[in-house]
Amino acid sequence: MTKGDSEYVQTLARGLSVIRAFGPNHQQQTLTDVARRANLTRAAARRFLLTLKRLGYVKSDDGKYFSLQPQVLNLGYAYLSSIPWWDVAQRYMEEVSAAVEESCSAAVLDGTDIVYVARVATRRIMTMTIAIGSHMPAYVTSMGRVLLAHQEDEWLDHYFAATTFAPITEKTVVEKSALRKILAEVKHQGYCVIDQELEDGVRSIAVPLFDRAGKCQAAINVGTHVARVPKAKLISDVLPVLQAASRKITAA
Amino acid sequence: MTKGDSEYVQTLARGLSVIRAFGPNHQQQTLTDVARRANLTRAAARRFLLTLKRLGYVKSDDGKYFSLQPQVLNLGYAYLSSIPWWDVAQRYMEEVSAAVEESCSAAVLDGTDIVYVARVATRRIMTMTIAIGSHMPAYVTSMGRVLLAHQEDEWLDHYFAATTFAPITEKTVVEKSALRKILAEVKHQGYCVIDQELEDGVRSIAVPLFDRAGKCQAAINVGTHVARVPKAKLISDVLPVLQAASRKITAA
DNA sequence: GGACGTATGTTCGTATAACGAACATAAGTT
DNA sequence: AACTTATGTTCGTTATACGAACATACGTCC
Repeated sequence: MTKGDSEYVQTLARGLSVIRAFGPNHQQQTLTDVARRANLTRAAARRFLLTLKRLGYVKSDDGKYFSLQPQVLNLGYAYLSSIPWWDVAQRYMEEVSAAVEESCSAAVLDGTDIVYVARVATRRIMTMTIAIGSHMPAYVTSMGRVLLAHQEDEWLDHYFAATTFAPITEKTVVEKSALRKILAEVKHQGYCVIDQELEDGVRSIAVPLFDRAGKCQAAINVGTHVARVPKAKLISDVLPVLQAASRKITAA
Repeated sequence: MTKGDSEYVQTLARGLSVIRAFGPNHQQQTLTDVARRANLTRAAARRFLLTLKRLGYVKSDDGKYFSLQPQVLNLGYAYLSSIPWWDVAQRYMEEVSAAVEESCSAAVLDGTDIVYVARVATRRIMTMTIAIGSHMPAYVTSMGRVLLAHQEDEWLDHYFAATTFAPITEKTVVEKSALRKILAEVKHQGYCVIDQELEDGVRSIAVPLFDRAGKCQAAINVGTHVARVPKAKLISDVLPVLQAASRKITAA
């Protein structure tokens, strides 16, 4: 066993793949389903499922179908509660939301996606349901573009080399050089407005959330519908509120 | 090795305890911290941390401090996205929130606690930050009491035998027979109003969310401040909206 | 600079934990 | 009844994971 491998516990990795085998179209599954999706033998999948059941992460009423239990949320919550700025960000985001009467969210990068880590929702803007834990591609969201804009050049080169940019609406910018130009602008102006590139009718503005060392650790945004708030008003009225909130969160 | 033990993968259990070792006061920890909190040897903790790092769940910039990564949220999100009624509940809860102009949440039982699985927050009511994944003791929340009220008698006997009911505010009901009486009333009337038992000034009303088989699978609530909504108005104006939403979610 | 305390990194012999093939059984469908 | 698809169980095997012990690093204190 090589040095690299002796530091890797494949039983843990396999066990976690069992949790990941569940999802929207796989709410409850048979043992054989899980084994297939997690690429395990049936016997191994069975042992993992029974272990997770003993630990309270999985249940099986009839012995045939398995489903995840709410205790799995505690694993994710361990991450949320370990974000140092999470509680204070929530408070200032509530102020933002109240001031501008729109939804306010915070997200961090997770690979090539953003993942929502905080949210104050006034009303639904998008058709998809957004909650803490939801993922969206970074290149097509205002928070994602802010986060991308503040990545190291080397990381960005790798990102652009490895990512396929598919159009989602008629307005989605997918050309790499155009995207790079946008990111440079975002970096320079300190905010990003995105207009109906992820979904028709949806417009949002985001700013970076820096830590005390000046590193961009998250982004916060306000999302609205194009019928409600013109782009110019987003910049003139919403941006100052968002920037003020970001500074307060950093300072807290 | 006995039969029971051969179905239990202790390496997975131990690996998960590493994730659980992180939290609000343990945002970043040394290897030795994690080993201590997870009750592992340093060598084992190190292998698990390096494995979780390889999988993207943990990071360590300086090789000394470890912290959780947003990818951990995906584990919790696997549970949320596997709740069959989650998306449709979110939509109707948004309607409730818009109609009554207060926050609306959904929760399920997780041991003796409730855990929030959906939330539409209009404004802050409580001092503590509530998000998906947040826990609260069931006995002292409206949703918790609804969920307790619909548990099997045997389970309830066990619950009352095993739980200590500490007062949190001056109004917290902690006497077991009084609590049992309240639960019986909640079951009978089909809703629960709770008044400042978890926190001064906080009042909420909750109803059960049944599945199609008539089993109580969650509870939804509206929370408000005592200064804003009298109890009688909660019952006369908010309850019908909440009950209608619950029926629609069940029927969807 | 040395002593001390607290941390991480590494090795490797060991044991047992986990493995999976193979078989038995169960349930549903045709 | 035959077939398909599923779970339950066993147990010989092995390689995975273990942890004690040692080396090294870093920070603090004197």
